[in-house]
Amino acid sequence: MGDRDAKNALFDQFARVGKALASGKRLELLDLIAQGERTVDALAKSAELGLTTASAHLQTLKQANLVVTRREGTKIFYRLAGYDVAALFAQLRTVADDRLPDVRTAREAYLGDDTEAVSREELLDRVRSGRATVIDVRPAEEYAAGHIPGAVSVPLDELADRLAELPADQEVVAYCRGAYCVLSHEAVRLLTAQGRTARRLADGMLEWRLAELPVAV
Amino acid sequence: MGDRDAKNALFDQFARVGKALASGKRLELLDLIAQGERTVDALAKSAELGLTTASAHLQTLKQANLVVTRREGTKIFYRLAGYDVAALFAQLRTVADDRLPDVRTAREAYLGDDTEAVSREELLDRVRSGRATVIDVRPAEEYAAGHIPGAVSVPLDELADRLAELPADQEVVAYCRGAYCVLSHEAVRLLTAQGRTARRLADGMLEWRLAELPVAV
DNA sequence: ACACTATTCCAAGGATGATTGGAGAACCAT
DNA sequence: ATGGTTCTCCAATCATCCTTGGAATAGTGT
Repeated sequence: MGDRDAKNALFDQFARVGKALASGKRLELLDLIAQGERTVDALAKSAELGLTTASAHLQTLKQANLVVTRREGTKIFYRLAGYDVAALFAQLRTVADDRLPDVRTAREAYLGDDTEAVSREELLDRVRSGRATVIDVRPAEEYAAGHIPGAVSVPLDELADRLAELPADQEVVAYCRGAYCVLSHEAVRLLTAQGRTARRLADGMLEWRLAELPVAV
Repeated sequence: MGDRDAKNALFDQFARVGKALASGKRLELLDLIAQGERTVDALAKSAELGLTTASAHLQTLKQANLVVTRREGTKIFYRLAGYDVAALFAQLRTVADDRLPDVRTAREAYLGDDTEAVSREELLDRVRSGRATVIDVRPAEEYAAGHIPGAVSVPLDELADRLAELPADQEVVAYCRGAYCVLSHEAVRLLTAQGRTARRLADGMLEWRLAELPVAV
């Protein structure tokens, strides 16, 4: 007890979680899984990975007990093991963003910096007073797995065709997965190009849940 | 913008932080660095690593901007880049402990489970009412870098020789680096073997700082 | 300038991880 | 049972990481 081998063993155990978080592909899978449970096939397609590659990464996450699986017929659904995992993931991204200048560069290259953001408080205030329409631009199944109360599902794919559903005289607030999800940025670009007043929630569903705000299903 | 390469680049940037946390040795170094700045040589000795190995791991942490360096003569001191890093580190350990049964096993093998813990609140209560003597059993330089107000420095090495300094009729509360530091456990064992009433703080200085409790220097 | 200390850089070995295709396992439908 | 679907396991290749000794660098003291 108290010896070097035991100490190494303990820290190597901690490192299992670190190793699980040590690949961009796995972090992307985790980001998707945090939105609700998904099958291997769906995850592989969303992350643009080969099926076996995705499966291998998911096994790594599973062996670190960051995700759990559920079988339904031939399909296997992966979901987060708990919200502590989402919190850890969010904190990792925050630390990376605060500490690594390259993250900011990569973020702006991916998301752009041409869209205006609103805070969670502003969104709540606007939706309460009926001054804004809140749209959830994630795929429909992610909306179904939980969304901001009062938000209407308009997946980004369908947004151009469904403009008529949105009141033209009201501001639109779009949101998606989280602070690093591109969907809300593209939605705002599309809407403003159509002459609408549109902004995006600064973060997204991940941070909403972590803030323990109400979630509708 | 919004394309696959940019997305991969962004998540690979996040993964840089994950990679830095993907080695037990590096986590042990981080644990030491979180106690206050240390030289490469001191860190290598504490973690029982070769000098070049320790230097290489420290470079990895530095390139992830989790630690920063300061030169003083020929010596180079490493310290945490910020408390967000300590928070991330603590959360990683918490998730590992909550999710991985092997962590609990490894923890008990390393620390034992034969010593009684007190919470931070109990410690504060006891030290305020003068019902307990609080001792910091970390090495003297870590005490010097910041400690719990009212605690007296009694490094574990010196504890056996300095028993006389501790009032025999009062409970002793020992603390050290954090929830996974063995020093306070060994201190409590030594004290109880000498017939003293001794307990340990459930976690340690790392969590104390994260809770933003007052720190004396 | 020279010796000395503390640390990093470099190169090379072995170990571990990522990716892929193909085989195998679990389950469903007929 | 048979065939179809979904996913995991296995094996092989390639890339990356860990570790170590020896050389190089930066600074100090004489």
